[in-house]
Amino acid sequence: MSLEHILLGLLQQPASGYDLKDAFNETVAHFWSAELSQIYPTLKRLEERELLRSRLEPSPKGPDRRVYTLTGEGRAELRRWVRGGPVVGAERFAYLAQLYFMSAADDLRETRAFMMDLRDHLASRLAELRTIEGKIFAVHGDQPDRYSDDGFHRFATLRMGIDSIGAKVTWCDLTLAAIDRRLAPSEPAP
Amino acid sequence: MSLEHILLGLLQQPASGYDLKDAFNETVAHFWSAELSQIYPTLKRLEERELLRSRLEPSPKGPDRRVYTLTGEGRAELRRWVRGGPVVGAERFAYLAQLYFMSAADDLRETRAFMMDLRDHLASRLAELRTIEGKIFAVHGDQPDRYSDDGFHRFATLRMGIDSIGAKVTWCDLTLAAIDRRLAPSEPAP
DNA sequence: TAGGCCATGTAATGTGTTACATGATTAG
DNA sequence: CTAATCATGTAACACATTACATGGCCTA
Repeated sequence: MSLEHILLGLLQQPASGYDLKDAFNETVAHFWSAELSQIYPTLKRLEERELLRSRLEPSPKGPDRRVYTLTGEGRAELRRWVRGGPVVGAERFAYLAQLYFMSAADDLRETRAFMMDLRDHLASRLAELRTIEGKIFAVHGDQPDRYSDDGFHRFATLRMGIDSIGAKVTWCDLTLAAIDRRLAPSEPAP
Repeated sequence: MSLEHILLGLLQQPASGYDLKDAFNETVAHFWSAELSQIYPTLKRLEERELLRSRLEPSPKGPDRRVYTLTGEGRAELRRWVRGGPVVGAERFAYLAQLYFMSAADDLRETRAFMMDLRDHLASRLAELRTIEGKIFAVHGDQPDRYSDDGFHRFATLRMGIDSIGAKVTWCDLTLAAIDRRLAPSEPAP
């Protein structure tokens, strides 16, 4: 399961479930997400399997925190996972399914509205990723060849997001242009 | 649920569960997939809700076929779905998660092997999509502006697949080049 | 006659979301 | 005082995969 391995990956430093939820949002949010209600039982299971260990710590605010630490076995399992070759699953894009059947709406202006909406979504996600990229450049410079191994890998995943969403935004624009040609009245003969 | 709506969309012509599995592979496979064991109960549920109706038909080979047909309500529900604005969920890419934590493998040659493997996967999916595109061009010509509305929408989804996977393949190549620069011995001073 | 395709389905399990439940501390 | 944030968890439900079960027909 990917979530289990992602939690192992994030636990290079000890952290609580609550911390990990934040770490999710700050680091892997653009290719994975998880709710607290899923994180807590998953951590418990990982501890039962002795890939993690936990201790209770008093918290300055709120109830005690259960802080998890990676065990040797946990580190080994993370290693196995990353070395196991790419896990390529069948990705699901609900919005493409909608577009595929959009002629059922029987009005191309519906498609136009749909594509504008989609473009907005994608463009704002792209902007977020570019902001993260800007921050990385500001801190580590704009030459990834000089990054640490850790930084290099993280930058590479970010880059894939930027490139592939960038391609999708361009596709939205081209598709919108094609829709407008279809909607325009045909050229009158001279 | 997307699967329900996709089944409604595919049922422009009456079909059995078995047929629909094939239709999946032939049409929407690059952005959605489903197993027969999921399709059968879903069709049953849609019939209970009167979005579909079914009748048993003798089959030339094998057991009787349960053939489903779209009802008026089913058609209306499909329409509602496509008109409801793009459903953009958080997409999950397990292989990006692996890459993100790949420095845990402690050997950049592992990353290299991983990226080669990934590139192969993506390139072969891209090739499949281009083959489909070639077939469409052969039948309907290479000017999508002249396609029927139906054909236009279908071509647009195909195009997104080609563009976004194309961008990913390019990203693989650039990342592999960067890895090779890192692996190469540093240039000796003159 | 063995294996593949046609054809339907159930059961068990895995994975993920939403809603619910509880309660302390702190900033406005 | 009210809302947000900190902090943990359970329960119900939704969605998807894998394995199991059955059996006829056709081709190599």
